[in-house]
Amino acid sequence: MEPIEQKLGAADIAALVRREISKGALQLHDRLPPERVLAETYGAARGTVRKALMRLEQEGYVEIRAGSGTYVVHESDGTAADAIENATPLELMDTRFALEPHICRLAVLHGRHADFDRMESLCSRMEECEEDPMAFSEADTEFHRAIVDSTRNGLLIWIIDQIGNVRSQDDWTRMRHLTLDGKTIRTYNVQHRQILNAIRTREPERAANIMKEHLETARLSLTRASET
Amino acid sequence: MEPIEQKLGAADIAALVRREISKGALQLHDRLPPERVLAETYGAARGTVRKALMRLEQEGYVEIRAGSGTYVVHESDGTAADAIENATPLELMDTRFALEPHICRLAVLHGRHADFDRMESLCSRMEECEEDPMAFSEADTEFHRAIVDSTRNGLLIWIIDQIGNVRSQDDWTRMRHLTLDGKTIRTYNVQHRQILNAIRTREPERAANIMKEHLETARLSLTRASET
DNA sequence: TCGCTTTGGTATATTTTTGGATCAATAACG
DNA sequence: CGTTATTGATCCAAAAATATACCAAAGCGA
Repeated sequence: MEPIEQKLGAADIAALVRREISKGALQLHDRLPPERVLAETYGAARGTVRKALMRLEQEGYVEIRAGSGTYVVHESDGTAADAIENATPLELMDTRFALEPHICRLAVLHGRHADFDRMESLCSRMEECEEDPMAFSEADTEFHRAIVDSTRNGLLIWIIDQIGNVRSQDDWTRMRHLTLDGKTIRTYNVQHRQILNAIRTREPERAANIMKEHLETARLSLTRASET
Repeated sequence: MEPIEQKLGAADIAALVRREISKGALQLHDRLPPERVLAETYGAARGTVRKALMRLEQEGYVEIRAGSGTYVVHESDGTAADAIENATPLELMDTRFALEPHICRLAVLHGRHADFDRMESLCSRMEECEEDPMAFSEADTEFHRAIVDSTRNGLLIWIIDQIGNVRSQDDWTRMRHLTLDGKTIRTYNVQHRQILNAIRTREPERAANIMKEHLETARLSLTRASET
């Protein structure tokens, strides 16, 4: 990255501050340190900092108010929406591939009967939807959410929730429905049942492995669809 | 770490309180401390606190009632900050446990030489920090970020980044440093080297397994610390 | 009900902080 | 060499923060 940092120019400082904002370290409405302080922390003269800030103001990142300070005027793109909506289908897939198998293990550890019953009823609903990709897709999202809910892990729930929200909208769905014929749905349903059973019988590794298999199936039909 | 802010202005105080509300520390219908108390706790004059509160009232966060007090009028939203900052250390740990082993596999697939060189230099930096938990912790966070960066998966990068940001602040760090003696750090460093080697030699499963082991070690010292 | 306390509301004079602007000296680069 | 960027210094005016005092509404207990 920056093994050697000698002199920071206006452009460098602008980049650093911009990054702080994007990262979320400086959030909306936050006031930046005074120019004189920034100058010292970055080891530059005040005039240089000033140029950097004026540039950021033109870019719409900050607002400079005389006598008051410099304020962040930019929804940090550290917001979930941004990171997730810009993700490609394959990136989403890889993320689910990372998360969901382990979520199955945690579901085995923390899940309760009520959770399993909810999954059960969702399985049934999905099995009634073999000819209705739209309804199936909805129930499918909810099934995966039910699994993560049973982990009682707020952070994981939130992440899966966000991913699910994206999955449910835009042209994504269009591509998805292309791959959802009756046969594929039946395959999914079998896998869902297997996952539920493995969780119910408290077999963490088996549940995780079937989930991997399930996601692998989904990934395959995804790549197959994108080749079309 | 971050730009130090000594003097708190009205905007700063507003931001702090706003964050307390978003985080859930101040819940709906809670009454804030009296202006005079807030003034003292934030080390500011009452007039300053007052401006901050009036601003928050305009933004719809609080309601000021003369003679009575200032009350929260705002449901904490489901933003990222919310989900992550409220996460317990163990929830964070489980999430990392889900993500990072698979991230190692992806790093094997997508990583390039430059990525590995960066990890290498971070390993060296960590090995120089065996007596400085603070510096080690920083480099450690950056090492894990370097791994996820090498996957080129924007979504995963974002998630790990967010988790890392939380890890780096508040009382979390305090607890963490309790467990970071020289011996623990040396153990981590060995594991880091092994992970890097496995990624370099393109052995996805080995990398993932060592990462699991690494996280298991971290989880153990975490639970050991929380029992104290 | 009465009266005291607590709480916010207002006003004002003063000091401090902050950005705005300018200029001569210096450094880096083609 | 000239161009450009950076520096460090100085002064200015707007904005904010402080300190103080007093007022009014709400709460609470006797």
